Amino acid sequence: MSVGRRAADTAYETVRQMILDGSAAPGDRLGESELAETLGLSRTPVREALQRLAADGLVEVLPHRGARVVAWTDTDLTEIFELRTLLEPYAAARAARVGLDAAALTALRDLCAATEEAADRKDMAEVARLNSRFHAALIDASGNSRLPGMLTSVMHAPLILGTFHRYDPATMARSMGHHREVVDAITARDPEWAASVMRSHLRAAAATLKEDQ
Amino acid sequence: MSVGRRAADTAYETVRQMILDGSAAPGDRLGESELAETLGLSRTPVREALQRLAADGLVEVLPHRGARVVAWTDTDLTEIFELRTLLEPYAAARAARVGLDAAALTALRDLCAATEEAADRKDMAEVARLNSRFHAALIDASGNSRLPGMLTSVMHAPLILGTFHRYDPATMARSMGHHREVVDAITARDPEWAASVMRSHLRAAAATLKEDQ
DNA sequence: TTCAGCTATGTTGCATGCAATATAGCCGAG
DNA sequence: CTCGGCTATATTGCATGCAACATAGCTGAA
Repeated sequence: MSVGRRAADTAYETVRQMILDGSAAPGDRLGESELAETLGLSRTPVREALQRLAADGLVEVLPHRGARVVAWTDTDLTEIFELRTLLEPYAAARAARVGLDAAALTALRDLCAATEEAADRKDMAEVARLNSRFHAALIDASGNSRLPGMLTSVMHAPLILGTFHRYDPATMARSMGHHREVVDAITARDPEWAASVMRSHLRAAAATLKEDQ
Repeated sequence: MSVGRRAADTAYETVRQMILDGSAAPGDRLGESELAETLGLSRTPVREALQRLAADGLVEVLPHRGARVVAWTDTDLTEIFELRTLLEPYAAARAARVGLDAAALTALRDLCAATEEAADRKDMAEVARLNSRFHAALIDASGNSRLPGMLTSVMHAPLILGTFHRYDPATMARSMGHHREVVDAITARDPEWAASVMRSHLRAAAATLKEDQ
């Protein structure tokens, strides 16, 4: 993602971060004038940013009623995890089949290590961020240039809901183990293994989400 | 899709149709001022429409350089059909598992009949349109409300490239047969069957596209 | 002749002002 | 006391004007 030089890009990034880190909670209104004043811009670029966020599925705009941060229901959650269970194993398999260079594999392992370290520090916000980066990296590694765009709309869920806060240590450890195992499967160039682990990983996450809600 | 009452919606629909029916060819520039004058609007709603079309993957906007109709490469085609092969069988299976009411099944069969009739008349543009409507109806029937949005970006391909013009009668007949068979599988409430036929359908289409290009 | 640099032009990007619309609160009838 | 309708207000939607940027064409030197 290129850093936004245009005003609309900075508005997009800023509001996006506000939603992802929780300063704009689900259901909150996002007034154009209010945001414009806060950001020191006019309403035009803010409006464009809100449109793009709506396309990403982060906000919803109602005609003549403005934009709101989307509030996820549990059916949304189910739908999202079903689609991820479909697409991410495919991405992992593709990555394993095509193969990754040493630098990419090292980057993935570094992400694993950083996530584990953040988990030790109980910094769950950081865990969520790094987890998303890991999955995004894998999706990029699939080689299908359309996949990242397709999944943006469903990749925000764990960031917005503080999913990882509810993970007990054992579940968390298993999740990290899955990440490590996916990287090993890709290193071994075994698509079936990679897809299988990723499927388990997402099913486990969905189950954890379901049980405490 | 609700009919657009706002100016931005009419601009969106109009330009979208221009792209889908070929009056705006891949690679063509889409100037804001020019479109605004043509549509009798100002640049603001046109600009919003172009943003939305870019989110749909129908146009690409380059900073300070305006919007162009996307030109698909053959790798794009491969990527698109891989994703469709992943998602549409899932949609068909879901529809079969959940089950459709009589009205929905009749609507699907009517679409099949209309497509066959258009094929007899050699009206390939109409075939393309009806084919898209069939697939869209199936995706809607999956019950996953996020699937339609996810697939919009990849569902335009057969419309933009005049895919069906190249189909010989036998291939065309097989394609229609697949459609009929999917509906039968859903009627029989057999998810595996439905998914399998849909997979065959898309693989066959991809093969046909590949061979004459 | 060729190419670097500059300028002219057309386009997008942004700001602002006005019109249109939805909502909240109030008023009055039942 | 409750509910239907109206009005006031705040917000979005759209139009227009100006500024910023990218590109094409020209000029001039090597």
